[in-house]
Amino acid sequence: MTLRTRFAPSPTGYMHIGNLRTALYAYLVAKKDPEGVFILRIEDTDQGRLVEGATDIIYNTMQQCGLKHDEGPDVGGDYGPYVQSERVRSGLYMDYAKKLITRGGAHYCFCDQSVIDEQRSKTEAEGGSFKYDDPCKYLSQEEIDRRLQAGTAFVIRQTIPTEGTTSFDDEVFGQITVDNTTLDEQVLMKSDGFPTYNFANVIDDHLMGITDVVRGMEYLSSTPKYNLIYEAFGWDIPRYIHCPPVMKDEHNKLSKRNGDASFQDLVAKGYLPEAILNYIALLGWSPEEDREIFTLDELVQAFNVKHIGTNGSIFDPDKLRWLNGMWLRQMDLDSYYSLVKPYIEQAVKGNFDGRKIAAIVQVRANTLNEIPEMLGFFDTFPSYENDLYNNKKMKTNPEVALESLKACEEALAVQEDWSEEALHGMLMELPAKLGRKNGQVLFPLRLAITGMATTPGGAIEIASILGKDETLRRLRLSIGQLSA
RNA sequence: GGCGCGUUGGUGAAGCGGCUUAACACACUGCCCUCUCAAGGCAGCAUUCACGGGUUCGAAUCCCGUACGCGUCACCA
Repeated sequence: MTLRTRFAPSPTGYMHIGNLRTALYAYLVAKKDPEGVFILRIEDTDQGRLVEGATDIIYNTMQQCGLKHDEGPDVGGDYGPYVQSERVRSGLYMDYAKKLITRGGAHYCFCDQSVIDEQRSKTEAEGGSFKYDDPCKYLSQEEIDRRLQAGTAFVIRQTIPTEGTTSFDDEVFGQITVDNTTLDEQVLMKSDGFPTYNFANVIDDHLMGITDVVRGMEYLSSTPKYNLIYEAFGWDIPRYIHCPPVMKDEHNKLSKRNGDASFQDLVAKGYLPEAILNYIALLGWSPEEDREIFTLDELVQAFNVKHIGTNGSIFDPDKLRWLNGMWLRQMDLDSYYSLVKPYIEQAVKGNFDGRKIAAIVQVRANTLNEIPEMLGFFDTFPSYENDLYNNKKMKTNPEVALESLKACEEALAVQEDWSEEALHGMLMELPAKLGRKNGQVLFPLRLAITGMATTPGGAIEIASILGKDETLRRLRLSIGQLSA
């Protein structure tokens, strides 16, 4: 039997990090097997919660991440349709629900919802634990037929055995056992003819041949109920892989409601999809090898369900930044340059070599968005205080700086080759000639041509990028400022 | 409240009864490198694994209890 997993999101808004991680794990579990199949199924049985455009966000996110599904609404497959609302129309869920009734796993319920709600709130107010004992369970077949005939509104509820226990093995949490008496007789088919998530999910997982169910651990406590349905139908129960939550902090899950970053927010903030995916893979799962940088393909190789943890993990933006920086730094210059070109151009309009700028920025930027803000000094030479020349570690002060700068000006004025290598060779000789340390010459120079206390790159790199005219112009301005 | 699950440093975590005086990584601190900032290198950072009992020659690792946290008890998914 081929290994099949599915990612089954509801199109209700943005793609959250926790959700994406579930998708990733489902993908990895499938792809770990060379024959494994990864399916995308849209669960839109709650017509009231649909958000326009949400399905596209799902497609786009999956695509940007490289989580390519083998079957799904947009790519087809032999088990379609892959959108639940389309399946509803075929009457499929209702048919299975009726079949379940004949097998004793469910029953019609004609109770008014408000009556149940009233009972519930009353019991709960008294501090008791409410469990609906549906009188409809005891209706005679004639009575049921009579009401159905009369067109009475109904739902179909699951029928739970009144005694015994149900247990199952979860790949992450191990064996779980619960008393059947604690299980709720939940609604399977709503009065509008739509199945509830619980029912549609079980039916579709079975019909689509899902062998491994990967989902959040919030479903752990309802899994026994699902298993009872599988058993009533006589179907094979899938392998379960419940994943612990991704937390915002000790107490709260990461969620859109708290305004926490979604995948697209992170991309907009300058994080690479590859880095985001790499990072979230590490939230709740740990590799056997001692390394942390993984491409998707490498993740497929390294992934192992046995190493998924059981406790929730807090999303750490600092570590994501670091990882993103690692991804950025390991790119070859050509790819890096084409990636960051727009960010550089956003800050630098002047006629400078973008590629060289990319090179000095590559080792310093952890996110794309921080690039423009490091580059402002290229276009405008900012005004600065002479006090900046006082630097203890560099052993410089305005006097030393002025002397060094004059020597630089003299040497640079006659320099023809403005390549970084040439400038390096030439400028590195100056300190010795002046009887100064490197920092006493180059630190003031860098400051003199950038006006910034810190810059991405040193005096030589920046001078080379600025070019002869601009370097000398700024240098002379600075000498003037220092001489005044 | 019932039921289920969880609890190793600020964070992600390794650990599966002796090899642990608890890996590795982020963050933090210090040093080195160095023309600033980064990057890189090195070092430091839990004598202790929520707490209390027990089993054992030996426990972070097994068992029980307590505390705390999370989840779930919808015609939401």
